Amino acid sequence: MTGAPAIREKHDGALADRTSIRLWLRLLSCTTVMEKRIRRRFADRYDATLPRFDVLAALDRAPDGMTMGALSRALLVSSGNVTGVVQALLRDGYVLMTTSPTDGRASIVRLTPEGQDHFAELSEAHHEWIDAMLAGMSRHDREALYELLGALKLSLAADTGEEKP
Amino acid sequence: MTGAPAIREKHDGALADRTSIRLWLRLLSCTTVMEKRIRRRFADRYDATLPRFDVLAALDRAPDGMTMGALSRALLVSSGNVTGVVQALLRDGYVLMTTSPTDGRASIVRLTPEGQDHFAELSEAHHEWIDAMLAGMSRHDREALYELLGALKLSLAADTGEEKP
DNA sequence: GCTTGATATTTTAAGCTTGAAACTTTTTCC
DNA sequence: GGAAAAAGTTTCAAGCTTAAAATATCAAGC
Repeated sequence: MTGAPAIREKHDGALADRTSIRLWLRLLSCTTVMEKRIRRRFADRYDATLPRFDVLAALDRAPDGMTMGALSRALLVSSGNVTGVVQALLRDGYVLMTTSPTDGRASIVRLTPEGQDHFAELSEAHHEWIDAMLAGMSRHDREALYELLGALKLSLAADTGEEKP
Repeated sequence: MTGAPAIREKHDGALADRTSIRLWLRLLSCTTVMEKRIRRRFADRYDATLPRFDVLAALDRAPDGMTMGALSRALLVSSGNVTGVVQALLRDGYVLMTTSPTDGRASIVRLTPEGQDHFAELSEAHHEWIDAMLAGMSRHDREALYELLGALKLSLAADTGEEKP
């Protein structure tokens, strides 16, 4: 599979162009700006954090609750991490935690009604912020960007990090 | 400037489409995957971290050194944060810190020769990793993605976070 | 039934990140 | 020259993140 082989210099293995690095830096910059902005607004206006929002969002999609392990896999974070975030949500009364009736090792986490309300509020604000941040792009450009990010996703999936054979 | 005004529902101000949210989630996903991969490889193969690499990169561009404040502004992180990262680099012998001769409040941080060598090694690996991760995209697509991210950058700059007037 | 290994979770140590408070030095303004 | 304000930096508390070690439970095989 050789869609577009990287063009290399004759010397020392450095790529001839800086396209990739510039692209990565711009991608990182855009994401960082958006993420910091969302984080800041959550903190300032709702006394909330992005990781807690992520957990609430995952639980909102699972009315019957999720195990800690399922949460960890869904959010792509370590299980130890989930433990801390869920404990904070427990203190705030936004989630309930029960031991699974079928597996004594597993805990099942569930939104409380307060958690549902809280998430609904956060979610609406979050949606509006994203819309506003992207409002300066035409729908055509947004869709084109979405598609190209799909191509990037594929490229990332193809890169295994192995040394060249 | 009205490239393509957002299409809104008649009711409750919610946008009619989910283009923006889907785009944001995909953007975040791609960046997170790349960032975690780089972070992991730095840790596994070089006993380094991404924040330290960022500081080294900024200092590498400033042969005469930078103040802590300049570093903080260049990297878009808090000054307290820079303090911690620079202290770690000091312990490793990669940077030197001196009080500014013209301003007793300011510290000037500079790479040591070891720091320069270390950064050169990290930088080359970093470059190769990025190239490999993006190698699955055609040059045309990479450039198109770069341009669209430029449009996103502009859109972000236009969003002030103010309430609608 | 009991041992062995696998699985689910928590704990711990180390590091990054921020915002606010504290400290030092410089600048400004009488 | 001296007081007050401003600026550069560090310290501190709180929270997120990970990997690795420790706990507890389940499952398989004998």
